[in-house]
Amino acid sequence: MEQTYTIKNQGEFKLKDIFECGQCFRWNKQEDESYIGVFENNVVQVWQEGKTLIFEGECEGNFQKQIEKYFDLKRDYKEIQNKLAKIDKHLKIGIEYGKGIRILNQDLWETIISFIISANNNIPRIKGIIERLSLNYGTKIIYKEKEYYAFPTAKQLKDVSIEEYRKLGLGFRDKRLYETTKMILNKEVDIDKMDKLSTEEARKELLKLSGVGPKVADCILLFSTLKRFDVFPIDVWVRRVMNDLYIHDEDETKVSKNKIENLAKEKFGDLQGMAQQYLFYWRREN
DNA sequence: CCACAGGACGGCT
DNA sequence: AGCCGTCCTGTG
Repeated sequence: MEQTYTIKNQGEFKLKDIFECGQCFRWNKQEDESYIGVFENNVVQVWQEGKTLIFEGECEGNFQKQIEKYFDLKRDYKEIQNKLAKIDKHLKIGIEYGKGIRILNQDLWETIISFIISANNNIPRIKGIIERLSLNYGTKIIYKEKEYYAFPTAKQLKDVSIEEYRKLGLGFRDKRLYETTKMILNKEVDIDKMDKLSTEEARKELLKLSGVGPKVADCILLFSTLKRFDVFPIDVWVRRVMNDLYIHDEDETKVSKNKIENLAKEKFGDLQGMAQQYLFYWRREN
């Protein structure tokens, strides 16, 4: 069912910041500057006209509720930004640059698989792989006469072989995807109960999955519906920006993960995940 | 053709 | 515990 939802006076919301800060892989910019993406079983097109935000999409159920949840609209980002901006000038600059960011509430299963694919990989290729996985195994959705595909469920991937993944361009991640799907289906790791766990416990569970290391686990905790801000995913860009701003080692690759983790915890506390996003996004784009 | 970019993992100290 | 080679593909 095609539905629309409009929000007026959303001055801080910026589509580019949301969709291009590295948290999601299924949103594509259109020629008219709108973005079209797929989440859950919805296809959504979103654009801005001044301070008005317009969401339009193919959606079963309550469209407004789903948009509010996915785009994290109920959270007071201004308050978070004010707290972080007080910490130092670097954060202040990062926040000024990426003030339109919202951290999406993405489906946990989809986030797990997406970030396993992200390992040792770049964004265009990750997007291509996820697109092909959805096209081959996901459920078709029609929006404005065009075909889109939902991210495949664990059940839909149940009988897919390692060889088939390899053909879709997964590379050495083929086996990891195969094994993790099995572990989730047989509840060796129960992702339905994960939101009840503490951040440390949930992280420990995620690390049991094949292809999930510390960085991928933290991305899942931050970018999925688990929505934990007390994590600090460290990739090469975060290492770079933390060294440039705070550590000043001549060789950033030699700075230990532990040192960065401790520094993040000490400086940013329970909001370290948000701080990571602003610093990461600012450093990547500048 | 080669160099490089991007995390997990397993084998080695 | 930390270090390092390997895994695969796209880009310059």
